[in-house]
Amino acid sequence: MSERGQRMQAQVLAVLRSRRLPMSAYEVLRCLREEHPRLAPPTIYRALAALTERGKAHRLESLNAFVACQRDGHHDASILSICTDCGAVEENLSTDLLTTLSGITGKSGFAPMRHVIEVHGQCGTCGSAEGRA
Amino acid sequence: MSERGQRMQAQVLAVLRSRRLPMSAYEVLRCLREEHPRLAPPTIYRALAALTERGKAHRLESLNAFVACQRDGHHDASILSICTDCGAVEENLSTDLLTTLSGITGKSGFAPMRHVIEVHGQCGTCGSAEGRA
DNA sequence: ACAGAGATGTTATAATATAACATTCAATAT
DNA sequence: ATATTGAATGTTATATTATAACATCTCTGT
Repeated sequence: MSERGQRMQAQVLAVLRSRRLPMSAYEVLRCLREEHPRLAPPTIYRALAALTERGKAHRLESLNAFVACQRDGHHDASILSICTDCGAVEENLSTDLLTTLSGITGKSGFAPMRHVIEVHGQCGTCGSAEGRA
Repeated sequence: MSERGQRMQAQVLAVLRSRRLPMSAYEVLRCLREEHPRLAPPTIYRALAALTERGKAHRLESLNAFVACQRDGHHDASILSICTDCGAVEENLSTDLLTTLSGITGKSGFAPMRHVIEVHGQCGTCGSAEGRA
């Protein structure tokens, strides 16, 4: 992996971290085009793939979007809670849940390799705000 | 909901059931175009949305594809196991897992409304086949 | 310096999804 | 009967997401 590629990944990650909300690949692209006017989608998708692979960012499959990892260093699957009101994403980890899930899917001999766990709902902040309204 | 719309949904569901594998909206569209040459994407997407809403089909968020429901009548979230070798999807239900998941995400006051649980791996059949190879 | 391998840039296009508006249909009030 | 109206559907066009294919660059070892 060359210096330039790492720089691209770092820049994409910086953009993701600068926002609390999930961003589509094209939103990241629009941000970085201010600095690199000729940037093209494959560059962004490659950086995002590398970051996702390294656990520095996560892909939200149900939104076709990406967020920076909030629990740097873990290598398990995350549980991603997505607020349908404000869009904020919270990340949780649970080895127990993954074990339970593997037990359920494994009954038929299925061997899990990758878990996608996303929960849509209302975050605590939006819930409280609504309660007061 | 008019008669014609129900007929469209029934035809889409029949196509999904006629295959054991997930299909993209456009694959469904290609199948139905043999019979309805002027069929357009919004019609398919609307039928798929209605079927998904009614629990007759499920959307695989991590594949942008759809399958017919294998456990007709349930209203809980499904656990969908997707074989990375043969593409087959297995559907499991677990109220316990959903309760655990709600407990984890709810610690911060998050109120879950919709769960997306998809597991990629190797199904029992493909695992056995590989073992014999 | 040069060759080879792998990463990156670039062009083009494929695949997925929906906005916006026109049309049809069925129910019902007159 | 027929005009009205509201919802579902059909239709056109386009937006959004993603990747194939190939050119170029950069690093490494000799």
